[in-house]
Amino acid sequence: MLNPQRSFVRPLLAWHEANGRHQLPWRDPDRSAFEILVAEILLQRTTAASVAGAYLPVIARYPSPEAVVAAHPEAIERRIAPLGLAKRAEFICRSAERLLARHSGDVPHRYEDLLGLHGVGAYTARSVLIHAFDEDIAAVDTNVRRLISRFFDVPPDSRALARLADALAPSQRGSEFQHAMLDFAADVCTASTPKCETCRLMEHCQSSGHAD
DNA sequence: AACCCGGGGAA
DNA sequence: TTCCCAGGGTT
Repeated sequence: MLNPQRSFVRPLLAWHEANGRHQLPWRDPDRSAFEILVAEILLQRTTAASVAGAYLPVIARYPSPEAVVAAHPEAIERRIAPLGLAKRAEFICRSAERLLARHSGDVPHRYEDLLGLHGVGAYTARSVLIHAFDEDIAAVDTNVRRLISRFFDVPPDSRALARLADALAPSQRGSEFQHAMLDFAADVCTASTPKCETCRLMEHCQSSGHAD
């Protein structure tokens, strides 16, 4: 097969530049690491469109671990109630407490430290490293899993898929690449009835019937 | 490894 | 009504 940078990464980034969801509030480059962490927790199993409606009021009220700890947990739960999975309010509270107790109130840069936060698993930890700390790695969620599994014809749950995703992340553009995969999978390479007819990656997609 | 959480939008 | 969503915790 052709060089994945040429057949996959570059076309994907080009698509994203024109069609990406650049206006999503947690993608604002001025967001703090804590604000990004909160966004990633709220985005777990929850559509971006849904989170977009609740995010700004939440971080306006709770922009820091100090603000979260000072708040009533029920108040946070009320604000995120429309998103479902209400336990995430408690996750945010416990994570804020741990940031203050063990990390001077800062979001840690170490993967293992991030995993120590309640409600933060492999995906969320990687997302924080990518979007807050500019690491050129990938975070495999349901979208990325589906996209890479289809394009490269690799088993969805394989360990190889995660390593392949990391290897694809372009230097200095990890965050942009991650967003590109998420947006493309949400808009074109969808779970049901993907838009293969107009897909800009079709030429080399291993599931398209057009691939080499 | 299986199971649970959950509201909301789209098909 | 069913399917799906920037997963993770618990058992």
